Amino acid sequence: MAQRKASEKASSQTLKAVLGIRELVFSGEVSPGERLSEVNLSARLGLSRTPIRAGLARLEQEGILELIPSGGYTVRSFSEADIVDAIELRGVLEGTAARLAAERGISPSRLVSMKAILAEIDKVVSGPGDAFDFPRYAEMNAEFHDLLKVLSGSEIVAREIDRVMRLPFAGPSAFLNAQPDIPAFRTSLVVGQAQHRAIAHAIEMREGARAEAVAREHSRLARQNLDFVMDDHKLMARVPGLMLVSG
Amino acid sequence: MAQRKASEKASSQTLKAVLGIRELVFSGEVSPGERLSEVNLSARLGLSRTPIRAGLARLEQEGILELIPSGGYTVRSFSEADIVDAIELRGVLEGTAARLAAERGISPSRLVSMKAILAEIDKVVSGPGDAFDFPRYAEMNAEFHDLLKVLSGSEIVAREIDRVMRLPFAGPSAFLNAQPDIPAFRTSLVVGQAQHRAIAHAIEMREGARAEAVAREHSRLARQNLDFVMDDHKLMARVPGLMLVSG
DNA sequence: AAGATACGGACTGTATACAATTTGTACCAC
DNA sequence: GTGGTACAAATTGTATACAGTCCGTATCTT
Repeated sequence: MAQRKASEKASSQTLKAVLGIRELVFSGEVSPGERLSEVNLSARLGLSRTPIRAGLARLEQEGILELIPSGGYTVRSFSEADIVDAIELRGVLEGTAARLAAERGISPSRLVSMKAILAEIDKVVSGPGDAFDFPRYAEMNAEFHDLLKVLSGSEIVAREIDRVMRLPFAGPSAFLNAQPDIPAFRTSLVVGQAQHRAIAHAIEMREGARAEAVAREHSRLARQNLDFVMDDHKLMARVPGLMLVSG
Repeated sequence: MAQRKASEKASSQTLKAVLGIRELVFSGEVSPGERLSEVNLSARLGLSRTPIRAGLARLEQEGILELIPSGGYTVRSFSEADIVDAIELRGVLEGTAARLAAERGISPSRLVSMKAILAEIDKVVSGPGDAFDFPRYAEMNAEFHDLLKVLSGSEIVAREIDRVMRLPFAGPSAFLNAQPDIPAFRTSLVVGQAQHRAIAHAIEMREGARAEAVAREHSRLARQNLDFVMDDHKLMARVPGLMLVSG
């Protein structure tokens, strides 16, 4: 997967630090509120303090760490309200991307790309019910949302979308792995794909308001899934980063 | 002015580096596209390389620097389209803040604060025309927008608003110092204040859609001012950070 | 003369040493 | 027993030294 963001440092050690600390945080090996000692991380990740420090500073900017006034960092703890807000924000920003794409128009080749992605998702969604290819769906879904971001035509908007999506529980595919065998969830994928098509059609027809409204509503599927998952602690563990949620 | 953001490092040297480099960039002492050498900055700001490095990394995250694949940073050059998008984005985010405030409700004490600020702005706007207190207007205008951000009730939304506002030309008071003696500009302040009141009223009445729409439209004043200023190079120089605009 | 290659300088990335501040603990006074 | 103070350990902030990489230049070869 072309997961690596362009803004990631190419530098090997610093990159290892960022990835390593992220992993420690999202896997739950370090708890929310816990203080992260540089020497400790240094030992655990096999790096010197310098790249660790760079990584910490960066992850603080990303919003998953909090800096202590007296120095050092702690793991930020997210409330359920924070996740709701992050999803809401993603909806707003993707809505803006869709509206801008519609208002300013997109190139024919990109329209073709978009339709190709939609066709691929259709194949997965309308396939045989018992052999549902979840990874494939997640992949194509991510690609649709990636393309939508690009279609905005705005570097600045795209960058903010990237930022919000870096919070793992805010992404469009955050809850995909949580509930593969629940019928209601399967249905929501069909609804989601219908919304994808509506967004695409609105962009093609230059209907900015519709594109924005549908894209925003589309994000509510994630919130719906969130509500569902939060009722079942066993499901929560399957959503990456959802263990950061506390008070 | 309570300008210092909470997320600013308290550390003295690193803070000096961030502020110093920002100043170099926005004052135009270093040109867009120019490579920033760590040793050079080190000498110019009288700091060692370590805090310089931390500052550079941070300013890259903020979006005013770009990192070179082979290493090092350059000053990012913004197009006029970028500024338009940044203003648009601020409108979208402040619109969201206003809508959330309306939908979720705000405390009576904050409602009082908001009305107090509006009254202060009224005093300035409806004062004697020849002795217009621009700094005071800028101060209270900033306070209104700051409060709006807080009223969203969402840490996550507030943080993103802060981010966008850190681009100096995207802020609500960016163009205030550019054109103090132009009649049309004076008028726009009256219109802006009317929009402030409409936003406040919509929030009080729990009219989310109206609050969002007006707040979004409110940002268009900045775009209007941008168009005006861009026609006059002498005015451009008076807007902080607007010299970063090139291709 | 033109191109390629090797060398040199400059710069960034990383590690480590040092200094200053903070935090935890133990002991003492009341 | 409680509060405070002083000391010690640990941790962060900063500086500097070292290593590796990239870029430009000059020389050599064809």
